[in-house]
Amino acid sequence: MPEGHTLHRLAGQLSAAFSGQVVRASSPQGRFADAVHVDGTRLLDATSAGKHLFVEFEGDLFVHVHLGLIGKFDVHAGAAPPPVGQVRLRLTVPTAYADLRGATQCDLVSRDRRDTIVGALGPDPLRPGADPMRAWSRISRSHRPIGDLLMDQAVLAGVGNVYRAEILFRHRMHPLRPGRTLRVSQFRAMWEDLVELMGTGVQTGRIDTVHTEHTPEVMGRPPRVDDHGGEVYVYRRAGQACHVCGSRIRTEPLQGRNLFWCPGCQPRFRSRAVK
DNA sequence: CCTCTATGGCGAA
DNA sequence: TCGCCCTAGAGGC
Repeated sequence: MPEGHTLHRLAGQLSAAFSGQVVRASSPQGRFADAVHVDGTRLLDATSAGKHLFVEFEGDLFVHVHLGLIGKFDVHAGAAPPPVGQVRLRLTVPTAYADLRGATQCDLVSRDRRDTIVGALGPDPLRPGADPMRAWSRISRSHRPIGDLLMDQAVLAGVGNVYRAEILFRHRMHPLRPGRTLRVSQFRAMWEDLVELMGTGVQTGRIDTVHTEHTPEVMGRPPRVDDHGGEVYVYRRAGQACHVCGSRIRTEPLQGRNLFWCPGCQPRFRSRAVK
C-alpha cells in the first residue's frame, strides 16, 4: 500500500504511539537482527521522506524502512499478541505495538546515512516548503516521458503508480509525452494538485482522485469499490469505460510498471508544427 | 494445491 | 530489459 502518503501517515501514527517512550524492539522473523541495538531505548520521532520512513532512537540511531511493493507496517493499540506470519520488526510499548512485514529495506542507519538518502530525493509534495522547481528543472530538460519522470524518486519523491496515473488523467496529459514539451504552468498545476491529493491521502489512508462532478452519484453510475480501496479514474481500470468520456481505458507497461490512461481524455501529444 | 498479482527498486546482462 | 527480493490474498483446478 505504499506511496508517499502511506509513509507520511505511518510516521504520524508511529510518533503518536511511541514518541518519547522506551520501546521494546524485536525481529520475531529474525531477519532484522539489529533490532537488538535499539531494544529498550527511547524512541524519539518518526518521519518520512518520499517513500522512505525513518524511526529515530536516542543515540543517533535511525531505523530506515522502505516498504517496497508489498510491505506493510501496521500500528495497533493495546497489548501485543503473539506475532502472526513473517514479522520483520515489532515495536512494543504497554499501550501499543507495530508490526513490519515484507519490507524491501529495514536497516539501522546513522544520521549521516539518513541525510544522504533524503538528499538524493527530489522534492516531496507532502513536505511543507518543498521546492517544485527543483523537479521542474529536471523535467523541463528531459526527453523522457512525463509518466517516467513522475515515478523517478530523484526527480519527485513520493509519487507511485496510482498517483502517477491519476494526476496525468486529471491534467489530461498523455503519459508518454516528453517532459520537455510541458509548459511550466502545466507542471505547477500538477504539483499543486499532488500537494492536495496526497494531503488528503495522508488523512484518509487511501487514494481518492475523482472530482465531485464525476462521482457515481452525480454520473448515475453504481457505486463501486476499487481493489486498492480508493475512488479513481484510470488506475487498474483497463478495458473499462472512462467515467468522463466513456472511452475504454488503456494500459501499457513502461519501465516494468503499468501505465493507465484514457485515450479520449488524454490524447497523444503532437508537437506543435514549427514555423 | 498451484499461479498470478500488487501503490517498489535494485543490480546483472 | 530482465530477474529477483519481500508477503499475502485471490482465483483456478
